[in-house]
Amino acid sequence: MAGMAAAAARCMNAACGAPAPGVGEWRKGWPLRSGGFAVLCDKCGLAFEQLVFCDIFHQKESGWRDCSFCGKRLHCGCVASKNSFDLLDSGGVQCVNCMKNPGPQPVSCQVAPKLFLPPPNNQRLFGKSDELLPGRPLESPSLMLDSRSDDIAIITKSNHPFMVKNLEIGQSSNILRQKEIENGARQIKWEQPTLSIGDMGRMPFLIRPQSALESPQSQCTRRDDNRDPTADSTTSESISEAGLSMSLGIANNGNKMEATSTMERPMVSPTTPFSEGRELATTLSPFQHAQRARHFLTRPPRVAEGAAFDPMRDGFPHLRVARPPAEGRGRNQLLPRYWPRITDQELQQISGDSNSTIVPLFEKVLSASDAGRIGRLVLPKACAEAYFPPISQPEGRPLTIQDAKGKEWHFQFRFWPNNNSRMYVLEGVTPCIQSLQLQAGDTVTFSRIEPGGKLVMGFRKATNTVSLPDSQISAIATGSLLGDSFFSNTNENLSIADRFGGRPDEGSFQFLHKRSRSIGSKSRRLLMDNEEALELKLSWEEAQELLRPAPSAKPTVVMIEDYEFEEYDEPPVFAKRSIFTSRSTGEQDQWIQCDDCSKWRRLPLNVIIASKWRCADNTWDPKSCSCSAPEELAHKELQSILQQYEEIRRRKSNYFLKQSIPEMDASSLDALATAAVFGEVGNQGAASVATTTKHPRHRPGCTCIVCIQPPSGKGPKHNPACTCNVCMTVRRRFKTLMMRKKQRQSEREEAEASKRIAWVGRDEPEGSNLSRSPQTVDTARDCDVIMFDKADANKGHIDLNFHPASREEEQQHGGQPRVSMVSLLEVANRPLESYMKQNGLVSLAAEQGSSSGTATVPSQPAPMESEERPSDEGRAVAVEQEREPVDNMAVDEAACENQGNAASASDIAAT
DNA sequence: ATAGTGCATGAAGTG
DNA sequence: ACTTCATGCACTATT
Repeated sequence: MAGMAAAAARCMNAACGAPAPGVGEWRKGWPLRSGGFAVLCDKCGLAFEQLVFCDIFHQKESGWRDCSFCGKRLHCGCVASKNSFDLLDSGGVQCVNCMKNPGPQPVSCQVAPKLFLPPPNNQRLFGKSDELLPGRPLESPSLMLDSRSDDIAIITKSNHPFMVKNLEIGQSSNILRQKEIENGARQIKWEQPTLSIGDMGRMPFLIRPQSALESPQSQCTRRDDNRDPTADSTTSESISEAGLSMSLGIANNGNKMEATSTMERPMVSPTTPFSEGRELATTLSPFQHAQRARHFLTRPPRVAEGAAFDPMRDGFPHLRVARPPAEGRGRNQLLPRYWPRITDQELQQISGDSNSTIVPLFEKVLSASDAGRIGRLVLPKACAEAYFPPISQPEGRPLTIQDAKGKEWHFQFRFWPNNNSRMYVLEGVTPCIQSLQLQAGDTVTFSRIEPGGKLVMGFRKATNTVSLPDSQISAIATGSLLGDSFFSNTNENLSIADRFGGRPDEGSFQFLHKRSRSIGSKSRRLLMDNEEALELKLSWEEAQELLRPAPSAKPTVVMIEDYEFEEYDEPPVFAKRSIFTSRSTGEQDQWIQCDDCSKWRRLPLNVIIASKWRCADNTWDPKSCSCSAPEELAHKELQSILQQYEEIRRRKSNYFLKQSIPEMDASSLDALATAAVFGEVGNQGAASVATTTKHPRHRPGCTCIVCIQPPSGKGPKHNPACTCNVCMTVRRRFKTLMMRKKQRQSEREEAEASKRIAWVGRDEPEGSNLSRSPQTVDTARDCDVIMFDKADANKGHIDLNFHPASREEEQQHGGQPRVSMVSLLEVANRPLESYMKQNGLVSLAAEQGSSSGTATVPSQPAPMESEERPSDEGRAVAVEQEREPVDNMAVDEAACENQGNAASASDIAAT
């Protein structure tokens, strides 16, 4: 793409010829399978617009196009409108209405507005129209480019790709033959057999039924200079030949092509794919034809066995071309996705200096399971059967494959019966995968050394991938090219292939594309590329700034250690950065900056701006809804606010740094990211101890009981200072629970008080041998019920409200509970109180002190932290180990821990 | 508990 | 409707 831009210094539209814009603009685009061009939006950087060549130069700014059918004005500038039009193969656009209701002719379709003739054998040529018009000899092409391994473009001496336009109906040619090009230049020959209508489906170019090009009358001419021009009119050419998409070609190594140098380079040898294409056209099975049509694959050159194509010789040493499979059993059945895309330099690397020939066999993009630790690489059935030794037993046979460095790897090549078929796997690949540091998405290539038939494997690291909408992925995967800057390879551990010019291979994209629909969230994370990872290097603090509660979300306020926390059930939304200010009156304002004029505008407090915002979007303040409107804030005020804002940010940042782990290495960050993905963000301050991931929801370094205990259950117990997510959750939940309990108790107490009033004067039967006041009895009865219910309800669980003193009291009183409301309240309060004390918290304790001031029963001394754990460790361990899952056990754990281990293990177990 | 193994399942692709 | 293949899962072996 970038190369194309460099090569084409001027607009490819001959009528235009305008100088090309900066290369940078070109680098962010790619040709579309349906023709035209997709370019990243300069403004938003996210969207893309679909343009044809000339548009890049002339219509990009306006972004407005006319539907070729109805003339409707269409805005083609942004992703928002990308579904409202379609790009025609013939150039021009088509509105959505016309797509739905195809009419016979475009508005001005007596001639195809821009017609790009297909080069023979599916290679695409671009050139000035007049170069292909009758009477004009072809100019010597200066460069042939592989476009996504599929498309070939030719740049002429004048740097104009071939482009034919305004060919009148009736002009036709069924043979387009490469002719000798004079003046010492090489000659291109091509010849294309007349295609029947039925062949249309096999053409690699997307042909839209609505296209004028496909109208029966629409016939186009390709001029063969060697032919009698009259012949053109006598031979009817398949309309499919005329129905072409245009596409940019590019050297797929991703490097910029140097127009000056490439111009001088001999372009195409007589044995280039052009001539070979014929051969392929006849040798390819219908299956492959279909495949090619479907994938817009042009016939790749053959190497080794079909060594006619020599990229080195032809000036394309780095060309990564999907090579058709070498001879093998059933090779015709190989899907193009498995066609090796090995460059000649890679081949040379593999073969070394020897005279041996490398026969590329196939390649496979590693799936997650291939690259996983199972150590099984699923082999495409057809490939396995075609190129690997035949096996009749599921056990298969050992297979030794040499890598590019000459190291031999021993695998087990076997199969599993599967649905009356076989599933071939290469077992024992883990050492190899690990040694080569391959991951899902990387590509492994298999080749054969001739003579000898030794198997060799190479690999290609996946270059950076971009998470794009499906459509874009598709566009890239099927016929597009991206500049190297777009796909900069940051992986330093490049494979041979990448060292010679990495470019996202089709397989990688297919991997992404194919799985993107079905993979779950876990697998989706695999798609996260380095670029995204970089974006994730936004500090938490920064991210927090951008996160806002969902507008409809209503928070639940939870008090944690004197801080009010709002808990939301709904996920937050990303908002544009804004500044909140507070007036002396207490009123708060939100300020947001216009993306156009950078002026700060006041917004209502509750407004959340998701992305871009301009003054014109200011519907809340008509006076400030234009960029021309003055800023409400004086410059000084604004400066002051911004300074304060920065200061706050700095402070927060410092605080964050102090609070965070001193050295948070990459793995920790990764773990943190993982935690974030799974909603476990928070508490980044945990000290990194042993890196354990025993519990799936814990991050490495977690010191919670689950993570630090060996499987045997022996080992350290909870660290009271543990700040892991579980422990923090436990504490928070415990606190919330206790607060609620306290509240409930208060309510009950009130209710009891009113009951007592009603019962005044009533004789209370002495139903027990306990000496107590009637009130106490009634209360106790009530409490008995409560306690009983709880015990009943908590059978098999640890009773959070259990207090050993109460039980002792019970036992001292002959098994009869003797609990007053006040003591119950005290019981309810004590664990929280002791917890607070243990954790150096005072506020809630103080609050409780005042609220429980009516307590008549003296508090039991809080059990000491140092109090010994139960002697029966085995039972304790059993209890500990029963605390799964973590979320369910959280409260129990808290109860256990925060009651200060007062309850013995037997008590817990009994409970 | 963890690792390894073999089969089953289902999504995606294909005819 | 069929095939392919990525992956889940149950079962077994090993630590």
